[in-house]
Amino acid sequence: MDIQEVARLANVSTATVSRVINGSPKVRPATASRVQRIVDQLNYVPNTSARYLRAGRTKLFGLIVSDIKNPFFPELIDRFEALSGNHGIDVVFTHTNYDRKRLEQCLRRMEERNVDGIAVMTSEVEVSALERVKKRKTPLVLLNQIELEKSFPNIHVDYTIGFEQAVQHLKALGHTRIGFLSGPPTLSSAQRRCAAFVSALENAGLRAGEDLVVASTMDVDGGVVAMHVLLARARRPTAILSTNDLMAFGAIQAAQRARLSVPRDISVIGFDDLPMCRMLTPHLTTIALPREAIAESAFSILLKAATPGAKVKIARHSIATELRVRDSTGPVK
Amino acid sequence: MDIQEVARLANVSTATVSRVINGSPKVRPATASRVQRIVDQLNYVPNTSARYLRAGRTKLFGLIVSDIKNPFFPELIDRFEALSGNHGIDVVFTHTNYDRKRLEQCLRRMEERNVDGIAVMTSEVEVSALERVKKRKTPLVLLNQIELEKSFPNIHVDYTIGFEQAVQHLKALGHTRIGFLSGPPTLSSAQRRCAAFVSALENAGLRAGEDLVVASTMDVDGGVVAMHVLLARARRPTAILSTNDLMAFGAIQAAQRARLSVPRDISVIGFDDLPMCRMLTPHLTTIALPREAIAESAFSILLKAATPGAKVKIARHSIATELRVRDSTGPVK
DNA sequence: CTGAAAGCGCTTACAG
DNA sequence: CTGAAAGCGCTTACAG
Repeated sequence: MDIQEVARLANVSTATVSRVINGSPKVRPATASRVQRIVDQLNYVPNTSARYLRAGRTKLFGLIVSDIKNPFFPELIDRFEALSGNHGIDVVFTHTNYDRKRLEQCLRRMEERNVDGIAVMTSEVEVSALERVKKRKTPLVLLNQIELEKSFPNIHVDYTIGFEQAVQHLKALGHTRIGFLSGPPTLSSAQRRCAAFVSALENAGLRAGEDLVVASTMDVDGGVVAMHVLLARARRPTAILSTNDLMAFGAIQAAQRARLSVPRDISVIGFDDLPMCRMLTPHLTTIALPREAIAESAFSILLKAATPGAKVKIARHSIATELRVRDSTGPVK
Repeated sequence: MDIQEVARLANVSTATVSRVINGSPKVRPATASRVQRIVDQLNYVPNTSARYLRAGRTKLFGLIVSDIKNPFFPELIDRFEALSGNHGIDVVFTHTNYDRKRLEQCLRRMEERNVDGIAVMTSEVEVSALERVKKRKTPLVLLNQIELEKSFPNIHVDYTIGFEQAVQHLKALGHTRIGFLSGPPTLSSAQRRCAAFVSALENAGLRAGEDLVVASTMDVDGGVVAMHVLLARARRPTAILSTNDLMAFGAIQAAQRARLSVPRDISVIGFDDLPMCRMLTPHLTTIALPREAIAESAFSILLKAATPGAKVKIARHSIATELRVRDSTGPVK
C-alpha cells in the first residue's frame, strides 16, 4: 500500500497526502482530517527510502564501536540510541572488534546507507577511510583521537581532573606511597592515564617511585598479577590506583588472598565506574568515565553538523572524569 | 556523484554500470574492467535507498532488545550484528527499556525503514503491534513468547536441561537440602526457572521444601536479602540455586559476611553465565544461557524468511541451557 | 488551498 | 553483449 492508494481513497492528489503526512499547515483542516482518517484506517506507513531519495536526508546515524561486550560501550550505545529515537533518527549499529580493517568496511556500509552522520567510537582508527568519508561531506565525530583533532571533531576525555581528585583523596587519607597498575605500553589510552597519574602525584607533592608502577594486561587477571608484584615490594604501597576497574577487581582479589583487607590494610581505586563496582564487596571507589556524556556530546555534534546549511567547525569537546568515593578506600593505618 | 557520472566517464549506459556493480556475468570482460576502473577511481558508492526502491529488499534487519545495559544482551547483539555483516545486511538497533509502548514505536520505525526482518528480543511484547507488522509480511522472530508460539516463530529457551544438570551435580556432591533464590512472581521467565528447579528436584528424588524457596528482586541486593532469609532457617540448605547470576553474587557476599566459605560451607549455582562469573572469587558455577546461540537462531530464521519466495513456517526453536561447573560448588561437609 | 508533473538514483524487462 | 526507457514511492516547485 502506498501514497497513491491513500490519495485515491481520500479523493485527493498524492501531493496533498504528502502534505498531510508531513504536517504542512497549508492544507484545509477538513481535507487534512479526511486524509488522516484514511491514513489511520489503512495503517499507512510512508516508505523511508522513497522519502530520502527525494528529500536528501536519511534520518539515519551510524554508530561504530570497538566491542559491545566491553562494559564501556552499552551505556554509550543506550544513550545514543535513545537520543536519536527522540529526534526521529534511527541508528545503524556496527562493531569493529578492534580491527582497523573492519572499520573501513563499517564506514563503507554507512556510506552506502547515506547516513546523515557517523559516530566512530573506536580506539583504533584508519585515517584514509575517515578522509574518504569526510570528502563525501558526511559528518563524523571521533573519540580520543588526539592526533586527528585538527581534521575531525573529537571528543576528548580529560583524565586530569579525575586523577587529581583521586590522588588528593588518598593524600587526605594519609597515603603517601601510592602504586599504579598500568596497562600495556602500546595502548595510548593506558599511557595517557598513567601520565595523568604521575602528574597528579607530582602536583600533590608526592613522588612517583618507579618501583610503584607496574604494567600488565587490562583485565582481572592482569590486576591479580600486577598486584602480586606490588605486594612483594620491600616497602609496599598503602594505596593503589588502577588503569581500569577490571584490574582493580583483580587487585582486590590478590590482596584478599594475601590476607590483606581492603580498605583496612590497603586502599584501591579503579577507573571507568562499571556497573559492577557497586556489586562487589567492598564497593569500588573509582574514577568515573562518563559514558553517557560522551554519547550526548557525540549525538549533539552530529545533529548540529547534519542540519542543512550547518558549517562544521572542527573542535575538541572535552569530557571530564570524576572521582566516585565508595568503600574500597580508607585512612592509612 | 552517481551512476550517471560513472556511465558518462566510462562511455557506457547506466544499465551497464549497474550490471558491473552487481557482478552480472553478461558484460564483456573488457567493458567490465573499464567500468570497474572508473568506479574505483571515483570511489563511487551506490545509493542504497535508490537501489531498494527499485529492487524491493532493503538488506536491513531490525533488532529490538529490552535493555542493552542488561548483561544478557551485548553478546546477543554482537553476534547478530556480526552475522548480518557477513551477509551484507545492516542492523537498525533499538531498545524498549522494558516498556511495551516503546516496542510499538520501535516496530513502527522498523516498518518505515522497510526492514527485511525484525528480531524482537524483549520479554515484554505488544501483540497488536506484532500482528500489524505481520500483516505487512515483514518476517518476525520472538524470544520466549510461549503464548504466541502459534502465531510467530519463537525462540524457546529450554530451562529443563540446565536445571537437571545442576541438581544432579549437587546431588552427586552429596547435597540434599537445596535452596532456591527465586525472582518476582510477576515475571514469567522467573516463574519458568523456578518450575524447572522444582521439577528437577523431584526427578532427582529430592524434596522441594517450601521453606527453601525465597523470592526477591533479581539483582545483587535481592540475592543478599534472600540469602539472609535462607541462612536464618532452622536447618539451612547446604546448596543454593539462583534465578540469575546477579542474585548468586549477592548470595555469595551474604554468605561470606556470615563467615561462611563458598563452597566449603555452602555451594552456590547461578544462572546466565555472565562474563563476570569468571572475574569473581570463587568463579561461579552457573547454568549457561547461550546468548550467541539465540542470536544465531534469530538471524537464520529471519534470513530464511527474508529470502524471496520463502514460505514462513511458524515453529518453536529450542535453545538448550547447560551447566558450567566452576569453583562455587563443592562436596557437602 | 490543491493538483499535475518532474525527478531523486537506481535496476531490469525489453529490444536490438 | 549493450542501451533506451519505465518505474520503484515519495516530495516540491510551479501553476492555478
